[in-house]
Amino acid sequence: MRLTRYFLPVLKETPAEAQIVSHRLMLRAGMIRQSSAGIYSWLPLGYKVLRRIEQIVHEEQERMGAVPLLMPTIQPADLWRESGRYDAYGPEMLRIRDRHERDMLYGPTNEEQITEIVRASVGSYRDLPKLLYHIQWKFRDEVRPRFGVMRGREFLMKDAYSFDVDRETALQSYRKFLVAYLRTFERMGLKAVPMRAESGPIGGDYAHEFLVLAETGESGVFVEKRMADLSLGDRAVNFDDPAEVQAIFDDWTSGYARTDDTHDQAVFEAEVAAGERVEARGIEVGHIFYFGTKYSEPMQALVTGPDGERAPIHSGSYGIGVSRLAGALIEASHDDKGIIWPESVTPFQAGLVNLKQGDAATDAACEDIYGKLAAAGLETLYDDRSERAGAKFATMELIGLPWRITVGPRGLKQGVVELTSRRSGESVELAPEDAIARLAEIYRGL
RNA sequence: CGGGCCGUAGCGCAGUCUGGUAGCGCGUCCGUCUGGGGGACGGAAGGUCGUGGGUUCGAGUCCCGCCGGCCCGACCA
Repeated sequence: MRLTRYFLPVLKETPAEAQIVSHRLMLRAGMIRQSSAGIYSWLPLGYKVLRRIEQIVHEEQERMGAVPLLMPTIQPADLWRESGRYDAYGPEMLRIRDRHERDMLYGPTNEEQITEIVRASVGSYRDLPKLLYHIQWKFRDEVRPRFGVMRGREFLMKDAYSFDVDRETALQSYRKFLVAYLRTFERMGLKAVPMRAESGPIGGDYAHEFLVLAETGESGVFVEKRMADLSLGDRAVNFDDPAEVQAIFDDWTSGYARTDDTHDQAVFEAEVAAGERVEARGIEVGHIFYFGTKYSEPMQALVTGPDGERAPIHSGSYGIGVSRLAGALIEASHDDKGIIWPESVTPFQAGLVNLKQGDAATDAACEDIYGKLAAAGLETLYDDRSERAGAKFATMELIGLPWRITVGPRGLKQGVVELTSRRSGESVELAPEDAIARLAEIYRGL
């Protein structure tokens, strides 16, 4: 993409309303603009990041065996009356009336909707298990939206739902999701720790939250050091092998890891040695629940078992805050110049800086490199503006592309361009072909 | 929902206490010079001062209502 054709309204100064770093940087880098409190437009750069995050979530959900579908944002109130939540949910639910005076609502979540779909078409235990998910906009009319997309009223969420015959198989599904989440967050370059959680208003008796450790996190977290250091790495997981999933699950839930909701200082001190106790802040990016028959019972989602008896389905729900992740990634990876995207979610794989726009040789070299990067499958943001070097560097650093190729007349005379890492700031001088090859290597497999 | 703060040019702000021709920086536009870290000079555009009412000869400034936004706390992906 040529910057002169793109839409990248960057800000030199920080808008007054933005308090935390991710919000400031998302505004300054031209990723988002506020529409009203807690509601944002995603500008091209932000939208690109959102889609990359979504893509990783999709891939990992499908890898674990969950099946994508898409449910509506607007739901009928009657569905929620069946579960009893229409009255229970309170003013956080945005209630709407259509022209026929029917009560509708903008979905804050989709348990009722998916339960309705499943009960209508599933009748036998042979039809189970089923793991279904979608990525859809939600609306929760928070009393106090804040921190940009980290805590918006409208937000994009991946929510998955599991349907099993009994508690034991439902917990197998639950463990699969926990393991899939580990993979998902690691792929984004995030360290997200599963922590025992309260189940909250969605209900249920088994729940974990995934917290990204960051100073600006909204929750206090208390973890055993080794839990925060665990990593799946390149380990392939066979999700169809319950024993393997169980083993990983056990590893990751073996130590003390809780948020301030469930933290118990006495237990923490009894179970964890003094030097191993980590007290930090965290951003909640995922939440998984097993809630049994909480919805299937009142909504009569039943299956006939091998014994011929009809019994309610056992379920869980599994959320990932997709739009929140865009903010969380920035909280976890930035410096005083701007964002530093991990390669896996960067909006462009490379930035190309032309130091002397209008100089025939430099322009030609940039065009050539730009074309070859595209041919190598790398999406590049080419800064072809007639700006001075400083301005171009500042923009690239602000928007956080992990790799930059700098092309100027001085280097070209020596037959080299500069390849710079955003993260380390280090540059190497290489022949253009070598720089392209180096980048292709870095992105191989991502 | 309790407590606090703020709405003045695209962005950041001053002016409000003490009423009297609406300003500064950045950005934007035009021109010239420049060209490896947000460059220099010259010129220009851009404002119903959130909104409605009131007081006054006169309101950005004082009074009242409303709308919007931000922060702290209690709640949530």
